[in-house]
Amino acid sequence: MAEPAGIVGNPDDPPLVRKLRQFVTLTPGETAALAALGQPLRTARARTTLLPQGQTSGTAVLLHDGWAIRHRTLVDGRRQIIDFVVPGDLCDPSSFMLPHRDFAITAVTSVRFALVEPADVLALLRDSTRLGALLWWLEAQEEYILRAHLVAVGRMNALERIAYLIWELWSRLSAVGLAKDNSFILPATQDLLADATGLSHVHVSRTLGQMARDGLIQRQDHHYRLLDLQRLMRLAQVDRTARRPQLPATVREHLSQARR
Amino acid sequence: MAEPAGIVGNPDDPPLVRKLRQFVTLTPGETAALAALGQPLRTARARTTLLPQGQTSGTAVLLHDGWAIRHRTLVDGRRQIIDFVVPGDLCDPSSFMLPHRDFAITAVTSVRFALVEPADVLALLRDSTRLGALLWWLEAQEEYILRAHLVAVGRMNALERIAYLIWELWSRLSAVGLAKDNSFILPATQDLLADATGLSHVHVSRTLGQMARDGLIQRQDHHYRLLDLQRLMRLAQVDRTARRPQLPATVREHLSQARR
DNA sequence: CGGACTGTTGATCAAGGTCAACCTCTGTGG
DNA sequence: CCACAGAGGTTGACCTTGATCAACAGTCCG
Repeated sequence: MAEPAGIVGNPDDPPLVRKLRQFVTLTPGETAALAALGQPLRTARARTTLLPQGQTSGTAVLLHDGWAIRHRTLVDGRRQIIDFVVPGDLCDPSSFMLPHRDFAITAVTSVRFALVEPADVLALLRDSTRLGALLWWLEAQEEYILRAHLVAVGRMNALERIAYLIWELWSRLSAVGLAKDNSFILPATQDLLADATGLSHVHVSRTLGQMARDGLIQRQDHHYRLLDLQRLMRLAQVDRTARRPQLPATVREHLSQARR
Repeated sequence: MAEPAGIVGNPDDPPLVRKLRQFVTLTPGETAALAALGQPLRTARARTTLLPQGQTSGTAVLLHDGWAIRHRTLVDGRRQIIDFVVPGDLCDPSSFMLPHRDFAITAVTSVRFALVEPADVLALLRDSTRLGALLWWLEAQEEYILRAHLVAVGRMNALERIAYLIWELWSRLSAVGLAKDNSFILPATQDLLADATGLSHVHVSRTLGQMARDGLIQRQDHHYRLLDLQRLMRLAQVDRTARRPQLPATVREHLSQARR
């Protein structure tokens, strides 16, 4: 089967299943349980808020299609984007572990998604420690991205932050087969990039222009192409500690021993 | 028993057990399993690196006593503190879910701690979905703190960031009984506060001075007292979505049904 | 006594924010 | 078919926040 690197399995499977299958063989029961999480499928238009901030309920969102953001808005309107949500992201499995949601989830493009209730995930945990470990692993990846984001926003300048953001998104999309040939579609306004990086939209515009003039990237509309991946990664200080997700051997062993 | 609010149980129990007992009743078996995680107890002097950055192993740290930081250092020496680690923190249970550690753990004071091996935690997960859910909940809290930290660093000014940091630390220490009467000991140099907030140590000094002059806080050496908690929380934009940790009812129910 | 470490304060500087003008593109209603 | 409005983006002018550099003071410790 000729598939994009790392992508295995039936394209009719929901993106979460396809994502996990890259790393582990799922039993039919597990596949069914995961697929059931994604029902019923809902749709929303761009800019719709899927889940508001400050709500007490613990519903999570499983994104099938499109882009969304997790963000927090301060009382005076300043906004920080926590991260971007792309297809296959369960966003976030642990949210119902806390009494209040401290952020909102908003669609960037039109999206297809499912609402996941706490009981569904808790039942999954109770019935399969294997799936529990996998969900935990997804959670660990999310936290990993969050840490890198914090480092970028806290200690990097505008050029480095934007280089990092572009690399991160390219890298995440590559991992699910949504980036071809060093280029990808980033359906976010510069306003959104600003809120993600902690900059102003004006400065994002200037910096992107600079990057294009320097031959780092090329862009038209929302299509970005990475012209010099090495330099981009050096700018973003991406090293061997920041790579495509990978299931550690110890966890792989554990999964093969666990009851299914 | 007259105990500080929220603190229950035998002071001889390891701090992780005491922390969890605030929220759930542990069986003797669970207590023993958790206590076993904390063995053997090691000690390290201030400024010692407990676990370096970039290592491939997945060992985690369970802190019993003292303060530590999780931080990432860039190639040119710029450093971002991810968060502070206080007694009872399992830091972090998910680290062995990723192939490389992207941050270092360094003692701030002299510390007592245990190294936790992946196999130990994975065995815990396999044997008790209850403990698995609790560990996941701790993880969710960690991520919650991380998100708030990102918002502060990305979208708040120096005064607000430092107000937030002080509130966060006070609030976490209160939750484990280490802050009495609106005051606490913060054994961090201003250099560390700078690396946590993404500021320079000079500006941290100025801002802390300002806060003291404004009657927000009082400090001598590393002893901080919050003089106007309301104003501090307003500055830090701490609202009902940012409160003392709490186990949601759905999770509590789940735990009571799960096999022990 | 001298040096290292921490914190404070002043002087100067620069990265990036703010404000504003303007341009293009797209959709809309007369 | 055109006028207009609104969103997104770019660029210039100016300003503010906080960084940098430097001097100095207090404390601890060999």
